Amino acid sequence: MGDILERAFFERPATEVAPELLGALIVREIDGQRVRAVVVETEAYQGMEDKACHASRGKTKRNAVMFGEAGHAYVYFTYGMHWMLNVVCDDMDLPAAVLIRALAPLDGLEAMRARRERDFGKPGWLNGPAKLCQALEIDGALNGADMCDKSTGLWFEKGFDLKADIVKQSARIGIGYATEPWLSLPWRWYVDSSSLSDLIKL
DNA sequence: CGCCAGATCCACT
DNA sequence: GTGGATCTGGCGG
Repeated sequence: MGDILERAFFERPATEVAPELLGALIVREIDGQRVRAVVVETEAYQGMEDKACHASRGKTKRNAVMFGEAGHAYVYFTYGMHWMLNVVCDDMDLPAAVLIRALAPLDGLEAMRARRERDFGKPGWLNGPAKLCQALEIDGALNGADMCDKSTGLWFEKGFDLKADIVKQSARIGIGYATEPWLSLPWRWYVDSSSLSDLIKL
């Protein structure tokens, strides 16, 4: 616990990184305050052949970061109002990323109150890729930021070792535009909500 | 509860 | 011009 996740951790396919990121900590510095939360839901987007992946139609201005070095943040804007946080995986020029879909609050939470006044501290207030970005003040300014460098104010640390039986899998959410088999691949990993209270006590 | 529409805008076609 | 790796509140059961 506490050691930063180094670049080598991310230099693998997103389908390997995504499940291992569960239980890790995401750390964010906002106004000199340090916020920590536990990653509890991820999705893998792997390669140009993955029809759900933004990179499937080639490199563009929007998805360019995914074609770069692993360990950097791919932050994109969607639905006219929401930011999403991914961490780039795999080799250079092989687009892959893990979408961070939900967190369990750990400490330093007050720094997030003003940004999520609507539901701060209520159950599930960090479950949702756009909600957690809002809470952690993550937006386009962080697109491309190196998450293996603490000076960016955003990185991952080793966290909890999860027992395999509390990790579940499903198809990815919100990718109705994709085609089979990508549409149904079980590339979403999450900690079952009924196991969350056990996790935080660890 | 579950279902659904509206919000809102940038990059891509 | 189109549509999204979403969230929210309103409405009906």
